[in-house]
Amino acid sequence: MAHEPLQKPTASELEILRVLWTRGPSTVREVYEALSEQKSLGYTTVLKLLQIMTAKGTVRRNEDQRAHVYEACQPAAETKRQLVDDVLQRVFEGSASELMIHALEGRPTSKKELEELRRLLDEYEGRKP
Amino acid sequence: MAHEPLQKPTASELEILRVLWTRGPSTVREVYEALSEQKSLGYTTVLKLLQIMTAKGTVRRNEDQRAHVYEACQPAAETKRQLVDDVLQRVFEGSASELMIHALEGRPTSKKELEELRRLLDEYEGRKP
DNA sequence: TATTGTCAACGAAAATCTTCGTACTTCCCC
DNA sequence: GGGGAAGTACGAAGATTTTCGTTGACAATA
Repeated sequence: MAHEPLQKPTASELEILRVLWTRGPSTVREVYEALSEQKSLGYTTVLKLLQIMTAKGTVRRNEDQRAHVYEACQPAAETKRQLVDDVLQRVFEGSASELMIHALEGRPTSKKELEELRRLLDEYEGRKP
Repeated sequence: MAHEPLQKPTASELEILRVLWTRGPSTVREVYEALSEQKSLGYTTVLKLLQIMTAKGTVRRNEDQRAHVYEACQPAAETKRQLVDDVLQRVFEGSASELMIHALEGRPTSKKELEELRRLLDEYEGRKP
């Protein structure tokens, strides 16, 4: 019943994952309240989503308490990597620089951000010479 | 009836757009044959998709010939920018370097690719000092 | 112990996306 | 001018995703 080849989270699932990533293990109500600040949606909607995600193996839950506590199965970085890889393949044929071009064009990038990007390249290049 | 705030193309729509981007204006059959090389699907499936995309304003068609000729309304770069911006916001809270980190981690990046990335940064920085 | 509030489970409606069968039209050529 | 090949239009089935309403369990408390 375990799912090794995890599938890409849907848009709604991602919203929930982001809450779990920032809050850490959370109850339905906690996730619900975090999401409520951004958009209007029902409590049972969040509950159902978390139940579905549990079935898919995206999250796991601790049922010790009456209010179950959910947490992501994969570390955030892993899921993010998976998501970016998906667009990389589907939109840019695997070319990181193509992706980069369009990411930078998208909206004004601060000098600080550019420096950070440069630092990243240095770091990455240093790691795999 | 015109749609200014164009919506994000779906997965299937993107596959079709990619064919139109590389081939230029094409008939249903041409798109169908290009896609057939990657996956199995029916001719009318492609036709229907293109009809839907026409209704959405994603593509336009020339009906002069019996076999209508379709082409993307937006330039490829614009749609790509839109797609990458979408993940940038939904996954990385707008941080280009966060996106970059995970793009590089995804799969081995060649030295050539890294150089290209660095060149991009130089170019971009030079353009907006 | 009756009342009120919180919770999980379930099912199902609604919306969206994907896929194709069927029907009708047009064109070609034998 | 009849038959087949190639086209579009239409509708609809299936799959997936999103959203809740309702129900019944449990718990705190008045």
